Amino acid sequence: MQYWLMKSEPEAYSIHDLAKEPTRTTFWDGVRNYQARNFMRAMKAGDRVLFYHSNADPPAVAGTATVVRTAYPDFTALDPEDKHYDPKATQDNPIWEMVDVKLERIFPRPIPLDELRATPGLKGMELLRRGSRLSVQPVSKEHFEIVLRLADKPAAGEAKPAPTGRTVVAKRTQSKETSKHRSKRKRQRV
DNA sequence: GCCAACGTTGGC
DNA sequence: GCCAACGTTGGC
Repeated sequence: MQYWLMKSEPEAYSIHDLAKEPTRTTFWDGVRNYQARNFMRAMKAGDRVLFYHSNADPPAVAGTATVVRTAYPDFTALDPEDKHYDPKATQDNPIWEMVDVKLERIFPRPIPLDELRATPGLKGMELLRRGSRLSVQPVSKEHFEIVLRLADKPAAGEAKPAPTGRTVVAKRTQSKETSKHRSKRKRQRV
């Protein structure tokens, strides 16, 4: 069993779009990076995937999916009308491939990128590397499980242990809407 | 909107 | 093979 993370801009295709598919399954088209493609080639049915919302506010892991079909040609590369058309791709040499993934679970709350960064156990995760742009990337089993645990915990800052030396009655939980998260940027791009 | 990081392209 | 120019990704 292998573990992966796949990015999608929610304005293009979100985990909620996946949930609306008749069989909660979609083909992961549009990957136009060789390294990312090679990772998809390595995927096996049953592998688990973190579904990440990039270019979102905030960027976050939104849930999980499983691989249900191994790599096959991404036909959108052959379609001149398609946004991800690649003139180098042909029937005989499609160049680009895709896999099918099926929604497993939408997290009760998305795990924002800054929380992932603040989680010591996730040190070294590819997603957190400065300048990381890979849209398909491997995730270690350990990191995958830590993310799952975060998903079922209250938002960061709400479950801190009491300060040492004395017991403290649970404080009113902090607003989840920190000013950072609230900061509104205009949507650009598709 | 800005820009750092990174991948690709093409001239040489 | 080198590398500058260019395009894209994606956080902020």
